Amino acid sequence: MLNDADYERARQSVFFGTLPEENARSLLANCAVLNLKAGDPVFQQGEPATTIYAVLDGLIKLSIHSRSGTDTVVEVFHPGSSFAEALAFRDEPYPVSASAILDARLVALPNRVARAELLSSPETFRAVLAATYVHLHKLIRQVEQLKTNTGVQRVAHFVLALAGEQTSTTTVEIPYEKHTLAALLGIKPETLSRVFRRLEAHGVTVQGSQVTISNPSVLRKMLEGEQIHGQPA
Amino acid sequence: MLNDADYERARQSVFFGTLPEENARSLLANCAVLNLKAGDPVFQQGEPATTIYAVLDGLIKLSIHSRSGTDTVVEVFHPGSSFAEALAFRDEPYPVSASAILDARLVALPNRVARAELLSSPETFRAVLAATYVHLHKLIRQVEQLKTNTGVQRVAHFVLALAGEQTSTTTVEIPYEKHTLAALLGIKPETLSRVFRRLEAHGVTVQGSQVTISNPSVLRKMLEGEQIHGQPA
DNA sequence: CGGTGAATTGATCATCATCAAAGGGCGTGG
DNA sequence: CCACGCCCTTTGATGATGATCAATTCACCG
Repeated sequence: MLNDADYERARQSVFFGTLPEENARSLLANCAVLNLKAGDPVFQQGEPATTIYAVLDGLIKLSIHSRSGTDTVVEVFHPGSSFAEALAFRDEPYPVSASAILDARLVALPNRVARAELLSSPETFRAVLAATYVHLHKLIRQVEQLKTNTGVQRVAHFVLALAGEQTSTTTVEIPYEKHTLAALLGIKPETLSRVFRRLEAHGVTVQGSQVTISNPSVLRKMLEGEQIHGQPA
Repeated sequence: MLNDADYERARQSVFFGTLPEENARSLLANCAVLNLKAGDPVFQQGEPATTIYAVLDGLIKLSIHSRSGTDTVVEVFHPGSSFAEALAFRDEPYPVSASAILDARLVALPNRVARAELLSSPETFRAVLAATYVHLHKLIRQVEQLKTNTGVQRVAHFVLALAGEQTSTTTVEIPYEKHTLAALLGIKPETLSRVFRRLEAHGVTVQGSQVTISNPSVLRKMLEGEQIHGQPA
């Protein structure tokens, strides 16, 4: 059983948040909490899917192991996100692997329980669909980014996303190791390092995991301007 | 109302194919057939979603217009594919635009009808979910490809996919214009042209839209080998 | 025929990966 | 508590890959 804080956290996720309260309560009452240490696997690509997850604490990454050894990060989930919902009603293996980037706590909802709930409440379906669509939409935007933007642009976009709506000088923290960030952005760690160096010209300074953006709005404009050409003198 | 051939074609799609036959019949009875000429839009990014589609003939591309003018192709749908299912039960705008690449015929199922069907048959939900998951899965693989493979590898992968299981010399046809293919693969048309030139060394010759692969299995091996290093002498 | 847009080719530059080496932080064992 | 080692990160030098700009060829169509 979950405590109140954990319940609220789970309800922030698209899946548990879309459910009517009574369904959410009933499902979450049947959920175990998983405690993971950094690096621990949640599930492996190819395993039969058994569970829906929501992140309470820590960070979870989805990655794909290409046969050539390199593994690429598809997505990173923060507290208040759910994942692996789409497979709850399908008998298929996980198409990716999930593992903890930091020490993490997860809510684990067995597919069996979700399926049972479905019989009494079709709202469960709606929640799964809502969550799946959100993932789909994010992936579409990621594909677009990969096809149209350079590494510098993707990195700038990432730190701006961390900064949120800020318009004045901000310091944000990269919440995981840089080689993981590189794998998420689709570049090599060496390149990421050089990209940060290059962004110094645009008011971005990096010290360890701390990134300071001296002027977010200028950086934002740079992003849009750069697509057209270099940059007006 | 659809004729038998069109009905069968629609049933090949994940969405209409997952539905029990009676539901599929009932829904398709309420469907109009859209006739589009090459270039015609199906819907525009930002419009409120109103319809689920399935391709009967021709090809439909999903693309995103970035503000900088360049538009990137997210996916291309062949006859027997359905798309825009996920939004049927959500009041959101289309996140991408769809348009015909070739003259095309589409089945158009109004969301309103799908929602009504849902009341009598929750199976509709399952079909939407199945279709959405297939799209999700494809996008995951595309993201992986974009992050790990070079342009040459993506092009090689594409023509091999066209060739299917063939192991002997095959000629396949690129079903649309090359600048569209370039946008789909995330490279510029000029680069695509040069990539084809480069693939000649691996037994690929291009004449117009005809691509001949002299030895598919050799090309396949090249793909895997290349990830590790250049290529053994 | 002439025209229009796609496709190719060339030359050059920016971007990114690779290989190699050197710092730097952090934990374990002495 | 310090030293050592490990791994992440950075930096450098170089080569591969892809973009850009410009010019030309090609195919299709009025």
